[in-house]
Amino acid sequence: MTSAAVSKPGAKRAARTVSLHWFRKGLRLHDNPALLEACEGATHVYPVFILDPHFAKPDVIGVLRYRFMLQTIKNLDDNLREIGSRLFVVKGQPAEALPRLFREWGVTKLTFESDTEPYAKVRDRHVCELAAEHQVHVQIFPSHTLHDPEAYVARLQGKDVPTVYQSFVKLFASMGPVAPVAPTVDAKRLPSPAPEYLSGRDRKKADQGNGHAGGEKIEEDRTRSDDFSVPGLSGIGYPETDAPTLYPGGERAALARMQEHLANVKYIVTFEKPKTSPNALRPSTTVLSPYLKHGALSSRLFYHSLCSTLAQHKGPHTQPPVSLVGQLLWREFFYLQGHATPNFDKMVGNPICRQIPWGKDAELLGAWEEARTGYPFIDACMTQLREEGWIHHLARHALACFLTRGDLWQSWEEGARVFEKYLLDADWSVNTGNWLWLSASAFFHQYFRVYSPVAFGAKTDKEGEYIRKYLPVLRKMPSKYIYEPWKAPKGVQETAGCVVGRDYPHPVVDHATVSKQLMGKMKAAYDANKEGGAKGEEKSGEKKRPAGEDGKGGKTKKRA
DNA sequence: AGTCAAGTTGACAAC
DNA sequence: GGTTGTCAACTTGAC
Repeated sequence: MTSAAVSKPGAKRAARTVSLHWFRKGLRLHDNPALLEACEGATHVYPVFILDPHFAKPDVIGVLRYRFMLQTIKNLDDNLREIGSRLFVVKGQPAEALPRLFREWGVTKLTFESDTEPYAKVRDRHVCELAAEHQVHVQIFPSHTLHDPEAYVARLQGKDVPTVYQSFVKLFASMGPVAPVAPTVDAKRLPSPAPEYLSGRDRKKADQGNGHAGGEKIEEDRTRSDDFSVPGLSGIGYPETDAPTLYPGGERAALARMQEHLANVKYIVTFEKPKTSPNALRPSTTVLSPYLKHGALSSRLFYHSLCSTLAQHKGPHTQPPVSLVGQLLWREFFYLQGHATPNFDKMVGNPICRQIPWGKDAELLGAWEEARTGYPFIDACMTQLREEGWIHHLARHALACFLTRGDLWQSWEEGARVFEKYLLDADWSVNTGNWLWLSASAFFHQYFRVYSPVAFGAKTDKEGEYIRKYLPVLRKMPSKYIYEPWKAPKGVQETAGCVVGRDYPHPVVDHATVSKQLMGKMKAAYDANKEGGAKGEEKSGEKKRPAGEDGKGGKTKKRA
């Protein structure tokens, strides 16, 4: 690998391997089998991240979420530079950017981690075709989940993908051991890119790290290290923000956060999700989800680490679904569903989703999204979500139930879109699955169990400290009225400096009244779905299950 | 086929 | 304060 060879791409292609590793999720150096494969026998490896304009839209992906992602790839770049390489950040459509890079670098091998989301499936299929046209060999590894979703499907041998968690746990147990954690990519393993892409400092590291790119003399003026740098928010059309970074993005922060929790053995062995608090002032759960979503933390590393902590502990420990391993299995469960279910993120055409005639009221939806429903607990949860990018799982439950079947009768698709925008951990499969769940559209059916926007939060925060923190206007409201300020006598409201209707909204709906009404609507919708499901053909003799019995692109699927 | 227990985490009243 | 049963009401999976 001389610089001459680099300047004449393809000249001796057969004799050498130039790898392009495409980072999307899997933003890490540990447990990254696709990146290891890129290293295998390569003269150069080009680590690439593509900023796809499909995602870079502030009204689709909020600024905090995008900032977290940029921090994550910045840390990835830092970590790569530590070992004599770097990240190449490219703006554009992958289908345009990649062929250009193939030609420019004489790429012979493309590696990446498989992705089960719909947009990614289409994108990757197209990229594979383009790679073939460029004689680029493609290698894809499933390392985002504990097992490859396809492996579960194969294991099921045509049976439906389980829609019940406990059934999934059995399937998981039948899969055999989770693959071990792959060795972390280091300077010895990772061939550097062509030296002209490294700054003098990084080039020196590359020379020390391995022999692949060493010994070359490149003049400073040919250094191109600024061409592919990690941009700031403004560099991709986002506004800057001065919101504090509560959860810094990146593999380094991910591993530190995991280790911090693992060190607390008591916390690990006694963890019970339902007993954690949605309105604690400090998160009562691990907040590893943003890191797992981007793959800055490997789910397999977390899983194996948990298992070894539990094994070393001689006493009893909690179990799925409530334990920490149980949380990873929920993720796994929804990833499988998202992979196997057509139109998973839609009601229409989704075979596991009950068809429910949700209303369409921009006023109500806006009140919910903008934290002005008049229910302090709901508005506080939404405010924390918007300001910090993370809220507790049960806070998500309360918000989701309120928007859909509990109070506002708005579509879960709208709610899912809002969560996708604000959550640092916005994870398409998991988020969609939870909205299906909470709206009693799939997985969960006891629609008469409704979260009270007043009582639920009060169970774990009698004084309403959480509300006072996120809704300062209610800071001086007596605890007796903090969850229901409209019930406070006028004089109390005046004294507290928060007059309902002036300083804080009236409730948009009356929960007691409306939740009862909506239960009736849910019952009617359920009955209508039982009627034979597909509108039009009503063969009363056929299955009693609603439109489309299974979530798999299986055999006897009722069209969607 | 029919029955029954279970289902990640509801609210509320009664004890 | 913790547990239990009730509330109109659900579906799934196992047997």
